[in-house]
Amino acid sequence: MEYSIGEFSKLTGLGIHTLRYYEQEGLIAPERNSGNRRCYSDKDLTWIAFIKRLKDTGMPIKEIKHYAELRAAGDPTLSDRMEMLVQHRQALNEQIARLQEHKIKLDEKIEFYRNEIERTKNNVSS
Amino acid sequence: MEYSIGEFSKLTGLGIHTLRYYEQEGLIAPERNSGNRRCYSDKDLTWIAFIKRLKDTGMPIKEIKHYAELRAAGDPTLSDRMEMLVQHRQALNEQIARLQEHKIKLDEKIEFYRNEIERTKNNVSS
DNA sequence: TCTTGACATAGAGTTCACTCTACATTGTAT
DNA sequence: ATACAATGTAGAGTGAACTCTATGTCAAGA
Repeated sequence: MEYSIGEFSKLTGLGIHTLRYYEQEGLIAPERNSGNRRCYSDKDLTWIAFIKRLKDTGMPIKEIKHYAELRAAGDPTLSDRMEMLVQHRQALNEQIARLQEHKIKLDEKIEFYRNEIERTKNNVSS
Repeated sequence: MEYSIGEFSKLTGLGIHTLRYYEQEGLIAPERNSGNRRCYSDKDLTWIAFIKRLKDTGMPIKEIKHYAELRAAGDPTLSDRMEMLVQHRQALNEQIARLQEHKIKLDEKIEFYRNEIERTKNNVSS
């Protein structure tokens, strides 16, 4: 299947402007039809899904662009790309660990508030 | 203990400019000494640590500012603050869940690359 | 034929969170 | 007393990632 930018925007949840911006930044390179309109494919769909994953895990656009360039260069860059992903996984693991630490502290803080609120209630009624 | 902005900057790891910016944005309100210099306390130190936690877990400055205002208003806002933190914990839990999902997919992708690289090696030698 | 709506490009504008510059003032060591 | 390092304010600049505006093209329906 092929999609116009409007259809593709709905499928991906990314705005039309954002899709053009991503193209300009070298993240994606859709085909063009006779009238110079963008023609997104199902491959583009899975590729955008992966881009979103990289973005959501904190990879900057510049780095995704680099990955996209390697990808466009085909098989000879397979191990470079894997290397990038292994590095990124490392960062992701650290990020998750940090957030879990923060979660514990936040739970403690909430527990502290619960006690404080109980305490102030008692003060009011005494 | 009390600290000048320079000392406080080193203790917190935040730049002097950033500290002044945080003050301007209403996140923190250090005392001033005779000569109008900022005078940070140990309380400010634990408060900044908490601000960093909120920031690292994705809370925007505006929202932290709101929390800071409630905090400055004292005990009557205890439950409002707790409510904010409970909400934020919810968001944090979702964030962690998303990242763990992403991590699984990334692991799969890396595994896929490992196989692809193996395959292309074989092609070369055949 | 005419109008409308989706699409095209180029470039400007926005928001966030800093980060830096210019210039004035103050505290401290010699 | 003087030099100089740290601090003060006000405001400009930065980089990331969009987001929007202006203007133009083109295919399809009334």
